[in-house]
Amino acid sequence: MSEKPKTPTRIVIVDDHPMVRERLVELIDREPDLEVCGEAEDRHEALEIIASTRPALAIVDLTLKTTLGIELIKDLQSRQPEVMILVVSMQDELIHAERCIRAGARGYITKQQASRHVMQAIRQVLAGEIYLSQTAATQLLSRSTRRPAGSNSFIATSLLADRELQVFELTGKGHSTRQIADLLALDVKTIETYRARIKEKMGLKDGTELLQRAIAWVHQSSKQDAES
Amino acid sequence: MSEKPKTPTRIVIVDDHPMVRERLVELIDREPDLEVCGEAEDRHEALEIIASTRPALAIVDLTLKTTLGIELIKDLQSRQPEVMILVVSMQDELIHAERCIRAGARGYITKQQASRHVMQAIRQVLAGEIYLSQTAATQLLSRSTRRPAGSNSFIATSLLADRELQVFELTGKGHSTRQIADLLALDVKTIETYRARIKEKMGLKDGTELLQRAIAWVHQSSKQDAES
DNA sequence: TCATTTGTAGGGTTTTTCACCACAAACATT
DNA sequence: AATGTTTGTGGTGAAAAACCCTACAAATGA
Repeated sequence: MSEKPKTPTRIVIVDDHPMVRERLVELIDREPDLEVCGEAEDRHEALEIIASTRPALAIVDLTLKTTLGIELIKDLQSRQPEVMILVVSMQDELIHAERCIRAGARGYITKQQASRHVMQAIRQVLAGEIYLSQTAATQLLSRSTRRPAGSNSFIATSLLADRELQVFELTGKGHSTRQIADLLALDVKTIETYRARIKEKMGLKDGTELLQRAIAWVHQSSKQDAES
Repeated sequence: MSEKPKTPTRIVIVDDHPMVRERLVELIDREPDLEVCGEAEDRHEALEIIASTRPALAIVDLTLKTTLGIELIKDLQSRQPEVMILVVSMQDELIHAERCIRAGARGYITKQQASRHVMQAIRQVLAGEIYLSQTAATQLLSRSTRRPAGSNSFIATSLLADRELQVFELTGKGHSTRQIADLLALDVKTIETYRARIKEKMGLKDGTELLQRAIAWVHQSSKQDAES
């Protein structure tokens, strides 16, 4: 009821798939109170256009060609914290969703989801809430309930003891338990204990999750570190 | 000249990203002589709808979540060779392009490309030609000319059979043998065979080396930069 | 046509993983 | 100081996974 604001809410889209961008533009522009005020294909363009147009919301593809998206989120967060961020991702929710939210994104949705969910996500984020896709949400919850209420796991690598961290890192580089034992001159059994403790601390269900997390961690910490 | 056919050319779209599907539908349906006669999200749906609607062309996403697309291409080729196939892929992996064409696809285009290229690809394939995206084409050519230098080092993955490559890739993402088996709906034993063959072909000593190579491969092919 | 590759899987043996257990030194907390 | 928790180090034994070999039909290649 009553009149809506004369100026529509402005949104920037960052995605390197033209078809997805076009579709998003269409969906958004047909809402009378929303407006796409810019598009970008990569981090550079994105930062530029977001700086100049100062949108309320940026919809960001997680898997941009050049930069790993998460960095863009962090960048944006530090430069223009008032711009809300909705992440759109290809797949692989479990690991990335958590990170994105931690990095400051207000929502996380996958491209598998239908357009109506996209609009719902946009609305929800604009309303100041956090939007998570069903699967991602349940996974996040089931994990964080295992852990004491403290800062939920995420880069729980800070919770790891020195040796545990070493094992974690080597695991992420693809070393087997035995190799790690040899490298550190310890018994295989000891490494197994560390693995168990890592899983415990990080709330990982099995060795596979450990491996995936470790790979992802090595992956991202190799391309950028030294950042509070 | 002369009248165009009364019945438009029918096209089926197979992609698990609703937004991409929607955009494709829009692009196609606004051509008077083309028509989308069905959509599918996975292999099963795809086979069903293609069998029942018998389209002239199927536009297939390479990276469906479960079956890695190539399977679908082969299936389609053997069941309904008259249906032409245009592959739409996320990243332009030269290896995948080659495989798709080998498997019977008539065209290969990436989602990075603009809508006009998509339409061009559709037209070209319907006209009986092969369409390759610029990058894929040049890469394919340049690679095949300079290949005989037999440096096993860089992409030994070209030695791998389709299924082997799938397993390799999933392994590099940290999935266990069992998970891969489930994902591809195959027996664990089969995956084990593939692992053995990969090791054989790539000269890897044990599973650990396999894992490390696979991680490295996924790692670098995800941030793929033209090295030449 | 004949050999090889590819996709698929079973048997049986060797390793690894996992779920608990143990225990002392280091820390932390009261 | 006394007590509780983490950390570093290992052990047992059952369950799971990896490995090595074999098989075999269909597709491919020569």
